[in-house]
Amino acid sequence: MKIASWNVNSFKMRAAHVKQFLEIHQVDILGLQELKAESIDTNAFSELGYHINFVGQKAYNGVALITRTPIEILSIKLNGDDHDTQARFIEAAINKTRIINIYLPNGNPLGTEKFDYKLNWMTRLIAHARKLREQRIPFVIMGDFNIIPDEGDCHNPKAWENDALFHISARQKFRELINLGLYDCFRTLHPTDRDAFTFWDYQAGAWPRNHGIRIDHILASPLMIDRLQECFIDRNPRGWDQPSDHTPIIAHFDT
DNA sequence: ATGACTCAATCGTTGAGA
Repeated sequence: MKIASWNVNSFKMRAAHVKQFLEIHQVDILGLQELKAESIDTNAFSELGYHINFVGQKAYNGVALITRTPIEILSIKLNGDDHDTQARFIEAAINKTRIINIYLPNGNPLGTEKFDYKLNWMTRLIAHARKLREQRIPFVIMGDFNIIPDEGDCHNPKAWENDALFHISARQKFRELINLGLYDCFRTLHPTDRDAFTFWDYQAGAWPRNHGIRIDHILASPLMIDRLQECFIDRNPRGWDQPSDHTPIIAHFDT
């Protein structure tokens, strides 16, 4: 089973890139983030044999699961706050595995309700993951986590010190999630790789200078990490014409 | 330099992203 995650920064603007990506990699499941649309064309990739499930929102957020086979969507919202209307979560069951695709809040600037929302959202995600762990359900959480886990996951750690993506309290929350017994697929297979990024700012020549950050992740429960064959970041789409500022991460699991 | 790009909503400009 091949899984990929990609923040496309507008589905409409990037539909052709997504199609190209599906043709190249033939993944079984592709999680998209930042659709930036209330609704999208669910037949966009039907010629390639893919189905689309999504949760949308006008102008902001939005996540989708694109799959070769029809899947059962279990939830389109993260438990723990009935007043939260932001489209950032979609969960599906495939065989006996749970697939979760998230767009975790950015949280900038620090010291605002936006950062509180991020931390609270992470607390809710941890609670949900804990429940799945207790139930011994194998699962994968992929998506744009908006978290730089460690110093080696950005070009210049100093520059990110006071940013919501690298702030110590957000990174603590991320470790709390990992410490439930989850594994960062990329780091598990590439423990010492540096300059392995998934996002480069559009500005200031960040891409040609490789001034990026690693914020898109695929986390696996123990039963899933045992099946992990490979995990890599495909840098190519970031170099395509009019690209997203993120590039996809791909994980390949046995069976 | 609270900049630089890009996108959505909307047609000049603002908010958000990270």
